[in-house]
Amino acid sequence: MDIENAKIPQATAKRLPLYYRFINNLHSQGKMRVSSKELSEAVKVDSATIRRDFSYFGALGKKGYGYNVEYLLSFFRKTLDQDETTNVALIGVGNLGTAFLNYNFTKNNNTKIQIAFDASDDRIGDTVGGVPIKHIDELEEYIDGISVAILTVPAQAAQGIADRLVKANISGVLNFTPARITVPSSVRVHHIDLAVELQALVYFLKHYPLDGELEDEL
Amino acid sequence: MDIENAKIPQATAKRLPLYYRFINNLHSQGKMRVSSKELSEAVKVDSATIRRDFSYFGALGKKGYGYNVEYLLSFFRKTLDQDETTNVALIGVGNLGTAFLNYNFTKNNNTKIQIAFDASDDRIGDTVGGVPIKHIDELEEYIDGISVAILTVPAQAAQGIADRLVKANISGVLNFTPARITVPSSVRVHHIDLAVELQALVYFLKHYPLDGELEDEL
DNA sequence: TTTAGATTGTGAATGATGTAACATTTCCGT
DNA sequence: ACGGAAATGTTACATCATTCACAATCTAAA
Repeated sequence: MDIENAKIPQATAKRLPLYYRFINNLHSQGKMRVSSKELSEAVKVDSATIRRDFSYFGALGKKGYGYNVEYLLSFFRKTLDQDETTNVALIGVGNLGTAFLNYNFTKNNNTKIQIAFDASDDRIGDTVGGVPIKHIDELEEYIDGISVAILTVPAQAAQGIADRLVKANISGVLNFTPARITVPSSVRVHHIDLAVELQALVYFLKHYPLDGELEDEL
Repeated sequence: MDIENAKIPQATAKRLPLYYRFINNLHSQGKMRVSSKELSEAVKVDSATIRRDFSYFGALGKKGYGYNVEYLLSFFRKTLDQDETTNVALIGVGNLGTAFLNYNFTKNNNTKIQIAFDASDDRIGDTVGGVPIKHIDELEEYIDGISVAILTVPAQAAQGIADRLVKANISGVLNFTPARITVPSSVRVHHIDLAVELQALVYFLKHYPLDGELEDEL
């Protein structure tokens, strides 16, 4: 919330978690220093872009030397609020939901899936990836202290559940359903539409020159 | 490949599948006409942006009237090469891979997952969502006629499999692993990194004003 | 047929992002 | 201690994308 961070471009903010993970890798490999050029090859982002991104946070590197891995790491840890974890709920324990629960989010991350909900009676009471599953009817009872929801339910259910999440004071939603949900402007929604991603890739392949293009961020 | 399509901005191209799906919805609801304003509310994209996007394809609408749903639909069907399906392979039938296989991609889409591969012996020979599963060792035998691969394998395996896919003449890869794979510039790669998406959402929540912002595309 | 109302398509303004290029500074071997 | 090599931080530019605002045009109803 400080003034400095308020000015960081969204495109940069989206790359921060990526940088963080690779810096973390370097650190566990015992590497002491890294240049923007090396980092560029690893994360597939132009080195000038990396330097620009880092510069929003001040002078993190040293000219002629590069960046100190340890320092970068501790800086990113602090900046990405690594220590203060955000509590997440997952709604819809289907295939996609299960994938998320099994994904090891606690490692190197500032987020933790605390609880999951599902409509099918079979799964209630189980834990998947260490996360307990409750019935969706009990959403309001258990959602206290949760600020972000991952929505992996069938498309028809999306808006209804979104409404309940809003009432329960959620701050952000990661929406994996094809439905575009409507929420108050105080709630942030990111849409990730798997079918659209695949179709867009196919469209690019058919209509854009294949050669000399760098691969894209999503 | 025609000259007209070559000039369409990438940002627009990414929205086309989204438009297509919603126009399809309208059509099955029996709606005859639609304005950019209505469409805007449904897909959460500014109405001027929608009009601009459509205008790259010529004058699809009529002033004072809006767009004819039937006409729009047939136009998008043609433009997105709805009739000529792209064959897709899925590598890695874990939770995330299974989610993809069960997702109904044949409905309203120009893509079809023809075959899946996995390293675990248990699943070989099964079909999931109508898609047969082969062993990853047999990749090269079965990949003929496949132009796109969905990569849902563990991160360590990603680069090795990418190399094999490139040798097998793949055109595009949808990479769901955290690894950033290296491929020749003739191959298009889109990265979708679930952990990064979640972290980025959390970062935005903590550092950007909550109110008055429109929700984001991913 | 005329008119009021609606909505497109687009020129122009604005904003956001990416990248080339280089002066500046630091490192490090001799 | 010095000079060359290296790599940052940033200025300037180029590109891409979004949005405003409105003339042009159409519909539909009286």
